Amino acid sequence: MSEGAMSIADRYEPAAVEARWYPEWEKRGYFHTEADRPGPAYCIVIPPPNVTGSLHMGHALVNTLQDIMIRMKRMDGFNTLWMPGTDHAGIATQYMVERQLASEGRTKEDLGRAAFQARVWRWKEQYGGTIIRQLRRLGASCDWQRERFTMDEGLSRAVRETFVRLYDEGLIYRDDYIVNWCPRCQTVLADLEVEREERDAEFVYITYGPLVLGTVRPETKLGDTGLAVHPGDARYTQYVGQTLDIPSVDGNILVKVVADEAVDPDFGTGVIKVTPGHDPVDFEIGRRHGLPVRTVIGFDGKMTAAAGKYAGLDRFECRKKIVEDMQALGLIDRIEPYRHAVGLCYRCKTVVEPLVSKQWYVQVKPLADAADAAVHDGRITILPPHWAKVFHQWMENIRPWCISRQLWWGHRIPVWYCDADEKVFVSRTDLGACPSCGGALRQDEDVLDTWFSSGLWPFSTLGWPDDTPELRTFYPTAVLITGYDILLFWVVRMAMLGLHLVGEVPFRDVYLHTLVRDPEGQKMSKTKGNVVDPLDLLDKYGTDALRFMLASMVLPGARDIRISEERLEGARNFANKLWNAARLVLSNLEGYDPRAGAAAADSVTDRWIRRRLAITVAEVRDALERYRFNDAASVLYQFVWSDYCDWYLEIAKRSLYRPESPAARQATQITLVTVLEETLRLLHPLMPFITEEIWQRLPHEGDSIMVASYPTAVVLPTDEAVDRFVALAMGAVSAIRNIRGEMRISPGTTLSVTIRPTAADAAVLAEHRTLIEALGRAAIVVDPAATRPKGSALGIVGASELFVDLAGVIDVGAERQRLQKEIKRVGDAMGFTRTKLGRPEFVERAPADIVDKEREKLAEHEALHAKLIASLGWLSE
RNA sequence: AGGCUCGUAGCUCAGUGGGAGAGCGCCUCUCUGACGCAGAGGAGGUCGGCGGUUCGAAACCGCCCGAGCCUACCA
Repeated sequence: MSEGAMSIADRYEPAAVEARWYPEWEKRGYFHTEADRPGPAYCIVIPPPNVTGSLHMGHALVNTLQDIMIRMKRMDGFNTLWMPGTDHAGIATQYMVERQLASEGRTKEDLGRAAFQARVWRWKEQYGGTIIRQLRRLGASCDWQRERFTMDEGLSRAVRETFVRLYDEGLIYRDDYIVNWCPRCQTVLADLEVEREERDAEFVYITYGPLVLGTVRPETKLGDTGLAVHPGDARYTQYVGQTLDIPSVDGNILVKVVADEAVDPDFGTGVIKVTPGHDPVDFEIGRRHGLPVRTVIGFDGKMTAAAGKYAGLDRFECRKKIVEDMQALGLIDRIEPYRHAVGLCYRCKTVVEPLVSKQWYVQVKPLADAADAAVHDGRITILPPHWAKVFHQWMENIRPWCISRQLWWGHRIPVWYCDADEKVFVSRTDLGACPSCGGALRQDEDVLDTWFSSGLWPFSTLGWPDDTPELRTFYPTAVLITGYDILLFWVVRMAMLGLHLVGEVPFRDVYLHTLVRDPEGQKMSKTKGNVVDPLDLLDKYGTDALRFMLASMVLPGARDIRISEERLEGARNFANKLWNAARLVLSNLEGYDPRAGAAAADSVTDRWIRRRLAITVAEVRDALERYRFNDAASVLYQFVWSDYCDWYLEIAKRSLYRPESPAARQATQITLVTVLEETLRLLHPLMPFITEEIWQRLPHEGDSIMVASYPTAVVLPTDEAVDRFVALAMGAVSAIRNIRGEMRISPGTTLSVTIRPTAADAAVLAEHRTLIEALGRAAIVVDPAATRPKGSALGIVGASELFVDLAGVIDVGAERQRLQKEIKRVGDAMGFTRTKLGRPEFVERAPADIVDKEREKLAEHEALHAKLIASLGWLSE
């Protein structure tokens, strides 16, 4: 196996490795599972990306995290299912296809509903698979055989079932209510779909007969059906209940003055105009006081016939015009600059128009209460915990959910109207004729909010409403991993609907990751031009590097992560480091024999690296269980780079190149291979490709690292020999290197070193003399009776002293400086500890073990300090 | 308006009750038979400010300053 090893490239080349292994894994069926496979179930449903989407950094992150958990659990013997799929994304997709049509000079109306839908489906077949292909490049081990789409047959059935059930329970109803209307998208928007943005505006004070009031929307004056003041406002009590006949832009109008708590007497003049047709607050006031609704702005954003001479004008042009007209008529008292928040459509950023229209709603309050309770009592755990507060707040103040949308792409509302007998039918199946009169039926024109179907995702993808083996096995799912930005859109809906419809929470844990930003902390957006395409990064640095970088940056916290190519370079370098470590191992396997090696006793260095690995395994497992991806990554990084490469490989080279005996060489080979092999398994969930590639080249058991076992944490009994080795042998190497560095001596120079050990340290230092010589590049004499040679630098190892002979080379000034610095450092620490121990309250009240530790520390410092002072004196002679 | 989060080395960030850490950058030395995408050494911090709790605070509490996010019907 060594012949091949020599031909391995000295840099890790990800492209070929990734192209080879992913199809192989998929072909062998490693991603797929069945409900009846052995092992406890572990299921994650993917947050379904929009079919319109292509992979961005957010996807790269969320899917890397899911894949890490899935791969870890799969290796750990769980029956693991990662359910993939895409979302039809109503508005987004329709918008996309409409734009395509526009480029052909056509509108969706030209095509008609059926042809337009067919066109969208065609678009979906053509482009909808993009993101799914890209997820494969990420290494995502989804069960692609089970891929779903929110508008496929099964999920459509789940949607209808849900609608009918909720309707039958009286939780779905239709209402004339004021809604957020997007004049561009021609659809209603849920409150959550309206974005707020601060904008400068004019605050126009208008004279209403004897009263003056301020408004930012003078054009809605035409829809005024009343004026309102606060009930306790003494200035205006005389007008309450009166109907005023006042001059306006189009002759006189009649407005009733009402008293309502919603009015803030301290804002403006304390009087407001009530426009129930175009303002949510006014709508409520109007309902309370029986004021009529007058719609003066239409669904197209233009003034309606009810606006009289302004009919047909755009609402913003009308605003200008009406102010001019009022000014001419002397109806404007004054105009002040004003800054306030306007509502924008989350899709197209058009200013939303509040309008009264008939829409379908879900009364979600009872469902919200149940979901709220599930989080309170721990059936659902939200991480990081502070998001639970946001969740509760939302649930406590939840309002009816408007679910109808005036789109053509989506789940059409399963409601049919009979015009003959004015009956309404809600049905699981399509209805042809009126069940009561046999007359013609027409189906509701609207479709459902996209989130209505994605809210069913965790169970609809498992076969609900049927009682399938998948549903029984994999529901509730283990964890939902998603960004905090869709907590309220998506997570709350799944929690509510899952509990209500299936009777059990949809997921045990919700892990909300932070968002990905550019290196300056800016949100990535196409308009800013700061979008980083993960595919470019995958090409440039490799999938494993990107995954490792993302994992190392994400932790359950509040801070968004900033990706940068420098961080990515670090991850790529790490992959390369691992690659080269493997090259070293692979090229030194002549004579490798696991049985012969097993007979040989482990050396202390072998025991040391195994202990370090055992600790690393425990830490990585713990970190992943707690979704501390950054901890897992940094622990692995540290182990591979510092422990395995910097120390162990350097130590192992001695017995590889100049072995004391063939058995010692074989024992080292065994450790090299087995530790590396286990490390690869531990690292595999984070870096699937490189670990598989190396693992296949190493001596191993099994077909693939993907289906090998995940390393198990073991607690090893204490090993004093290892502890002494670390403190003395490794300590001596560090001390020599430290002096070399400080004295600026070339690494090529072999140093002459005398070690004067204490009685306790003598044997260990003598035992590891050659190792210290090799790693410290020194010729060493261990002599308990040694005297410090003239012109030498002093190093401290444990309680022993180490003299580096620098006669002729030494820079006495530099050495003296170094010593003085060291003395100061130790002295400061000593002083601090002494002061602490000198305070009676510390000794009396601190825990005994802490006090003991402080005493030991002080003793050590004092001894060291004395030694250093003596040494300085010697140097000055 | 309410709520949440953050302020630690030049930069990006870990650390949440017992003497400040990582990566990158910087400085010095090395071309050593896995790797220069490398090796060895080093410099650099009154942990935003002020109070409090504690034997002990970067960490816990309060206030202030600064940055950001979410939710909200102040026209």
